[in-house]
Amino acid sequence: MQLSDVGAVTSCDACLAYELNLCRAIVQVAKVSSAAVLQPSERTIPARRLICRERELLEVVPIICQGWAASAVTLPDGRRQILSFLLPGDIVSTAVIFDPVSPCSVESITEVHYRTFKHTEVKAALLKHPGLFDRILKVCMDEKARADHLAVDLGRRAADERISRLILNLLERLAQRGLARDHLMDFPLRQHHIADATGLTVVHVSKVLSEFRRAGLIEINDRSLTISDIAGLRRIANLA
Amino acid sequence: MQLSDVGAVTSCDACLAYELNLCRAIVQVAKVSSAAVLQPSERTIPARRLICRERELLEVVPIICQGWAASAVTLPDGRRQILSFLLPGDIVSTAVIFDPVSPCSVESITEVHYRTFKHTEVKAALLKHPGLFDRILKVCMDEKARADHLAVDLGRRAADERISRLILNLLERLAQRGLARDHLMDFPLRQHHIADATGLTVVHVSKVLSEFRRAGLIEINDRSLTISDIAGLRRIANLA
DNA sequence: CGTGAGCTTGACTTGTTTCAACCAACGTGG
DNA sequence: CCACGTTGGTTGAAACAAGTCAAGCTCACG
Repeated sequence: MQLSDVGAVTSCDACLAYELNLCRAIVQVAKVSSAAVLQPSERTIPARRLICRERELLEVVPIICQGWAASAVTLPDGRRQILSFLLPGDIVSTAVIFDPVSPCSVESITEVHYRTFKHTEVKAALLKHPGLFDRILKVCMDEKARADHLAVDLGRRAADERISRLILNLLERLAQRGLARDHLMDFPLRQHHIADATGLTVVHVSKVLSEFRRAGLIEINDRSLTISDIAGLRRIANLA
Repeated sequence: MQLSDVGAVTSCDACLAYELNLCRAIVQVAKVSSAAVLQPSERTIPARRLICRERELLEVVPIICQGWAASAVTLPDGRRQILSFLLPGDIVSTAVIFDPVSPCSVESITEVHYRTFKHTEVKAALLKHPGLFDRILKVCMDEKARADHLAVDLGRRAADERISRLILNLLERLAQRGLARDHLMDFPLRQHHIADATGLTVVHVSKVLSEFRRAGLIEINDRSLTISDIAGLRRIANLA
């Protein structure tokens, strides 16, 4: 195997930076496999485009390398629920590796740079390296735990609690990837994203955010967000 | 391996009846392993008792054989969200196999008969029979899909929609296990269970259920529920 | 320069919660 | 056997959080 092949795969810096992620595991497979087994293809997509549609048949597993995306479910009458924001290093859904029909749509928020791996190839590679099953299971269970937390938030928390938790959660995930420092982070979300993620309306999100700003908790300028009073925000979020 | 060992494991009829379930997979392991590898222990617990506490360290994986249970998260101020109702054949959470700290509490609703498998033993058995990894992954991804649906329901659906979907969902799961016929099912849930599962208050649940009854959609007597107008209920549920 | 996407704000409506009272069924102990 | 507390369910009135509707603003973009 040539070094260039490893290079092609590992150039995904943000992916690699996030240790826990499956991406790293797949990169490892690529290292030990023959290059022919796992050929990622790279793609770039502008903001506000569909990466995949609900119920679409994917013969490919997408992994985000740069930019933000959202996975969401849309009901027939137009109501939408965002299930997760995908940050660099995130696999769109581990489920896609084993079931080619996508359970939800995925949409870019910023310009997104992502790679796709044919899932037949990923599966084959995993069979050759069964130690990776553990890792996928771990990622899958993390996804489950996150989904459960979302359910608790949506079922039992008030609007200000939900929004503050979303912000703090994003900060934490970005920090894990080395993409946020102190209390400053990129924040490309439109208010309608926040609304769809928290089960609220855009209007109400606007009101709550204004309230936060007025209370000196956060500042939002130019698509980035600063938390000015993290203790206050955590208090509102009821964080353990 | 003696037949009696198989007998001991497979006596869990309800488990076995539910094909998709991990329980069956584990039973298969038990069949091919030496009996010493996988010794289930059986327990019975009365209604309204804790099977396990949140954050508790479990050295054991519980699987429901008879009766209903609920897994839930409780916030410090007392708010509760039920994440799933556990029916016969359900494993409490696949996550417990790999991470001994329970992510949520589990509480019996009726009297519950369950088995516990030491998770070190389950893990060892799985390593011997790697074909089962696929199965666990499948169960784990099912759990994820169910959690996502819950999030959509809680985030974007109104009270009557949530409650009707819960009822129809339970009917379907019971039917898969051969525990419901026509539109009649056991229904041991108290209204506070429904409230905690749908993110509503007990009072509101009572009002919605009364409305359903008045509209001739359902009847509840003596801890069992009949759906009198399934088309009407599905219409309210906005089922695809 | 017009158009559309995104945000803000205010007035009003609605779904759900809160509070409270009350009833029925049930088990328990005197 | 009755008195009693507990658990579960119902109903109505009032309060409140969030939704809806609508107008107006900024800004980026073709």
